[in-house]
Amino acid sequence: MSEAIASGREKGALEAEGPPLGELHAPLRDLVVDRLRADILSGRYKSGERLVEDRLAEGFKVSRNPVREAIRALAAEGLVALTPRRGATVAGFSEAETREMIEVRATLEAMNARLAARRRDPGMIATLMECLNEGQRSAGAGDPAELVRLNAHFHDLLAAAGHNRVLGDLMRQLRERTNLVFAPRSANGAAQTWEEHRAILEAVIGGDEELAALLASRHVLQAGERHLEAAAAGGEAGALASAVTLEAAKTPSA
Amino acid sequence: MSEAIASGREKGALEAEGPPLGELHAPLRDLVVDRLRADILSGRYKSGERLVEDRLAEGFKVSRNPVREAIRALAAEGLVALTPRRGATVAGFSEAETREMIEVRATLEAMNARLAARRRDPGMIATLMECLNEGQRSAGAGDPAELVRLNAHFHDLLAAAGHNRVLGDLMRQLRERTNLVFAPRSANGAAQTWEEHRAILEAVIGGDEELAALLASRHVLQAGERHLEAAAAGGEAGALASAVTLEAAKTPSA
DNA sequence: ACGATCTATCTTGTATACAAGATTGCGAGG
DNA sequence: CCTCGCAATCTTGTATACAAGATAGATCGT
Repeated sequence: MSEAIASGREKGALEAEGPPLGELHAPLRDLVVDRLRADILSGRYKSGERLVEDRLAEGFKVSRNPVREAIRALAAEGLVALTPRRGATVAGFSEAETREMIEVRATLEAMNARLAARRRDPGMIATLMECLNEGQRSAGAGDPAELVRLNAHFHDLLAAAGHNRVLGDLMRQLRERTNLVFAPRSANGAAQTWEEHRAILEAVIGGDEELAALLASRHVLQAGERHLEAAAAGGEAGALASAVTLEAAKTPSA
Repeated sequence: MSEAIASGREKGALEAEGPPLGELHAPLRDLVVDRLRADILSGRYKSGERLVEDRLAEGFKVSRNPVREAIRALAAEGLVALTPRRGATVAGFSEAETREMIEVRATLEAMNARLAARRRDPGMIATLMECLNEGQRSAGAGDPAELVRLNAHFHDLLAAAGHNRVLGDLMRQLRERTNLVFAPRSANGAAQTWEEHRAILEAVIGGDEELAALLASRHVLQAGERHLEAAAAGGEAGALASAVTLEAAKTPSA
């Protein structure tokens, strides 16, 4: 994905660092995607609410085309549901679907924690420590939005520490979807959440793959339980089926 | 997602079965998506080849718009790579990325096999047996395309047996991406592949979650090894890092 | 002959237009 | 009073148009 730079020249000192410059000049569609996603995740649009292309286009002062493409992109991420000739709505998930997402997420987070523990990238770990401290500080008396942001950041960093982009992308998608479901009561048990983050990070630092995987998996499953119980206030909140994923085959990494 | 039907009426016998009828009348975009995906997966377009909207539109005898949206959809699936103002190309993956995909896929297939073994859905198992027999028959002397189709079918059925849609979707995506990478030598070791399928299915039927997960994981990793070795003919094909995922925490299912 | 610049062409990104499908509300008939 | 049918309106799906960015080739200078 990045061989274009090393083409004909032999100088080398001319190469610009940083990301491919062209990607900074974002198309309208991408701006719309970001705004829409933020609006959806922040709860500005409720689950099930219709997303009419014309209205949004007018709101953003662009034509329908970028909006249309943005909606399709968000549908691919799972945040928007499309119905053939009926248009788009903000995605809503049944309790069963939510459980499915959480189970998969738990498995993937476990795998990632295992990889992170295996690599023990020092730089990443340092950054993670910073994030952890900030998070635990905010856990006591922070505003919900900031907590959500820090939580996302921690998980993104942990994903980076796992050094598997494919895995990281999948985890982010699933995290956003579950966050969408749990948005209403998002500040649920922040203190415990960050205590679990700390434990996971310690296991990663210690290189204990098994423990890191176990803790990461539990972290997701327990948070899911908390939210599902809160959601179905008087209802039945059965245990999540854990198809998780400990005591790995110890095939060594590259 | 389906409460519109149970609205005012009390009859009940009027309800039509089967999928929402409207979904059968597919928009042009979806037709284009299917054709394009098939063309890409069949190797008709090679990795890295440019996908110019105008040409495709002319080829399909539609306007650029449906084509454009189809390309974006396939990009979301990971089969097409987009570069901001440069257009779309058929996705190509580095060896590292390929390994990442395979590792994740192995983990997910293991999880799914575990779930399938836990449920032991009799209907699904019957259908899987049929597919297995057909596959083993074709393994000896079938054409490559048919083998690919049967392989996809088996994995789809196994996914259905796991009863986790989210998981199934992710697995299908990853399978298609890896198939894209391995398309050139797709008929690699068909006999062994179907032998492994048989073993997995037996473990599922026996309700042996651990074994099913182990076999499914190995199935993916070994197939990956075979293909990677074949690809880097004289090169270094290191072992895939298995972040997999056996000996699960036995949290019971719903 | 080599290299740089400029131009012609190709492609994407965005906007606008139009047709067909879906929704809603109203009015006629029972 | 309720139901059915029709029509007006709203939305999506598709096509076309145009502007700006990217690419490649030709021209000119040395």
